[in-house]
Amino acid sequence: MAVTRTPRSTWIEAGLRALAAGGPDAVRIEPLAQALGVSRGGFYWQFEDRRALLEAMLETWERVSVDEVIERVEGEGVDAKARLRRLFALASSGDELLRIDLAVRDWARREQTVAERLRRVDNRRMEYMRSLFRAFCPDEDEVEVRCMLALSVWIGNRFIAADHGERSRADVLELGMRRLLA
Amino acid sequence: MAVTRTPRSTWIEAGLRALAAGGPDAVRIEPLAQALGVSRGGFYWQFEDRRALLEAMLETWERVSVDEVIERVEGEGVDAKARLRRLFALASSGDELLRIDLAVRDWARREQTVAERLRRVDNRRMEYMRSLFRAFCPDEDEVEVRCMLALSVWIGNRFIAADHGERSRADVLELGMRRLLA
DNA sequence: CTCCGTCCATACAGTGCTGTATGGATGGAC
DNA sequence: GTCCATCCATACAGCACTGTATGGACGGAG
Repeated sequence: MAVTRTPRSTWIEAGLRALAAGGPDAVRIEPLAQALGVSRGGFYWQFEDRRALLEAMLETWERVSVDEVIERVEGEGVDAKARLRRLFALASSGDELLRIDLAVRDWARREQTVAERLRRVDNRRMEYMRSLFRAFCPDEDEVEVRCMLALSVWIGNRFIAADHGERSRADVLELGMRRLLA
Repeated sequence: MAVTRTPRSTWIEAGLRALAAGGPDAVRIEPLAQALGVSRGGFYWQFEDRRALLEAMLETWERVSVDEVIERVEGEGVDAKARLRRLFALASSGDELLRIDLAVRDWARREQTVAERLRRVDNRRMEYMRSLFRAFCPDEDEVEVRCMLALSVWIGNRFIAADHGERSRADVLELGMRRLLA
């Protein structure tokens, strides 16, 4: 057995970086290989074709994008509101993960298989948020609306380019969060 | 003067359709020409190159995406809340415009010039919404938060793939709207 | 040391697009 | 009818990438 200098994981990570930077169309084997300092010869040994890499990227994203976040949030404190604050803070901090997330969302608009995977991810996130909101929010309609608003603002924060006058974006988000946790 | 069989506007419209369907990378002259039943010869007469088309597309989008919507909303009723309802309804109905909007937002994440144009558009929309919310919402912080929430939900509605149990997405949006108009 | 499976480099044909160059068709001005 | 600007078709070279084929390098098994 020879040494694997460029295993699957390396290609997947490079692919996710390219996805975050330029969308699925920017995930091209030749530039990836050049960025990794190798040729495409090794790639086609590990992957069937370009589609296989995209599939593996989504697989990896689904795994780390939900489970690891929930694990980190569950570790902190016990109060539901504290966990929600921690969740929002974590969501705002992880820049690379968020950029991948946005790219996948846009991707899902034109690829059925991607849309189905995104649905699974969003449903798991929503279910977790519901469990947190239910701790202090008795009305189930209120829970659902707050979850939807929270997820929308998380996404909208990066997709919206508007200014807010004297206020900063962080100020507005803080006001919104207090409103959601009231 | 010969007759212009395929004027700039035709190329721009076809380009916007391609943008809505597959993002900026999907806006390619050769397929556009094929879809229009002509060759690329006429295109390079009317446009300098591919960049010029993309620029013209953004120009058109900016013009029709704000002014025409505001005009249509201003035509209906006089009450601020009624106008907001009309605005939300209009935003949910126009499918093609929304798809272009989402594509532009994703595009803006990786192109500086697109980001600046999007900022102008979002600021004009926000300013209009502020004027409507101020009519029944005295606190300026509340106005700002509601504007941000409204815009976020408008975008999130299409980017979020989650289900809502027994409720439909429309139910949740209705609940959210009532919350914003309270 | 030898052999062999693993991993990668190189070369190749094929594809789909870009932008340019050139010629032809069309219809109004005169 | 003639001329000419406008608009489009065709042909061309060039580029970047894909997927495959082939050979070589490397390291563990025997």
